[in-house]
Amino acid sequence: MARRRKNIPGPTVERLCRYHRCLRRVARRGVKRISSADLAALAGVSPEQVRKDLSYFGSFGRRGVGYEVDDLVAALEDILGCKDRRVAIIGVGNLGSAIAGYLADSERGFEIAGLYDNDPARVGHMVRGMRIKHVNRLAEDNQRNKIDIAVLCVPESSAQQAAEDAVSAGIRAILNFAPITLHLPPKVVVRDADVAADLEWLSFWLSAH
Amino acid sequence: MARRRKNIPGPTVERLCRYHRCLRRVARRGVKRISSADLAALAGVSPEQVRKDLSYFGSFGRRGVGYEVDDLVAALEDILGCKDRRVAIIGVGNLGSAIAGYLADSERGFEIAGLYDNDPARVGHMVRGMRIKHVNRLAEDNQRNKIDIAVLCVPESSAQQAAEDAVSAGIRAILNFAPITLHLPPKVVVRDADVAADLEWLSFWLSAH
DNA sequence: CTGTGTGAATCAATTCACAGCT
DNA sequence: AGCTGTGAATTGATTCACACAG
Repeated sequence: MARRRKNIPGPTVERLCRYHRCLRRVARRGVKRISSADLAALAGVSPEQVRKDLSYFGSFGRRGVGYEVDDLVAALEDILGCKDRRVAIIGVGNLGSAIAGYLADSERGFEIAGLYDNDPARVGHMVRGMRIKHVNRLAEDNQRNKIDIAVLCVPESSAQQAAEDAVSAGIRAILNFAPITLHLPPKVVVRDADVAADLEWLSFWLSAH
Repeated sequence: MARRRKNIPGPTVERLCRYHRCLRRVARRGVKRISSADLAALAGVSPEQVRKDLSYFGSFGRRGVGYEVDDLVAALEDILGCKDRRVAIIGVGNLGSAIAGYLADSERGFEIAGLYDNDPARVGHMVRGMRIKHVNRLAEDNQRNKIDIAVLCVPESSAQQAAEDAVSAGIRAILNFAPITLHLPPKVVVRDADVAADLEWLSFWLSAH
């Protein structure tokens, strides 16, 4: 099982995250087994799509029966590699604090590795039981206790600099909330989460009726 | 020009938002003209891709010359239909406040139509100069002064309910920050912005080296 | 007889290659 | 000569249809 990583379609990865979310939800409701058709309905895709997406990585169900929910959740966490990932928040304003709170509660396998800011007025303050540290501590902290992902919650004007700081601290994955396209070495993987872009996307489909 | 809306690839729409962002940025730096190659480099795609994406909607450049930055920004705003859209924030905790602030500053064509919450402890409080109103005012406010998009910043447990409230108030586009797949009539367009899903996506590409 | 897993067929998106303005 | 715009070719993703296991 869990064959792995060769020409996986991008859209497949997006959907795997969604299946994971839906499955965790039904698992909490006590559901033990699920068919591709039911999972597909929850996720808003076709049943063939669910089966094809999973088939890139192995076979996780039983023919004529369906999938064991707990097993499939575990399989997806293995595929996505999202178990016990350590996440640093860079920029602890409203947005950074919100995300810290969100992750602390979410039980989705992410641990907060630290909160960082470069504003001396913020450094030393406590947010959700953690002390905000200066960004220049990133490299040292990463060396001592691996940081997997940096979440950039800084203003546009300091985003490129903060991203470069994260990269030179040895961090290789960035979730970027700033409305800017980061230019970084190709070994670094970046995902953009620009709210205004999301609103533009919605505007387009609104206009298209 | 601006041919419009027939079988536009989904990924094209994503990229148009990105081009818009890059162009606004260079426009602020005073750049007047740009080639598809330069815009492509900024956006991190190929030049042919830029030209093909634009060609679905018309022709906006001059052969042998390039694009007038201001004209192309205007064309994209027309295509995306994102000018003067009115956005309501539903759920005004840390995240909702952060987004309100973000939009108020962003100059990207979005106006805050109102801040709504169903927690009586929050209703009446001021955030960035606006009074938080109760969610049951949505329908009335929408009727008086059109709300185009609702941004859902409520906890998972109330997200489906809040989305239904927005829809019955007549809102047809939702940006959903709650980690849940909303089930709504097909006329409503939903975009998910689940942070944990973004982190899972990054985890996957990290594992894939 | 139900529901998975998967090659084959179809449909969609990207890249190529070049014609056509400036 | 330089750069856009766009059909044609190619590559990628989804859907179909059916073999196979319980």
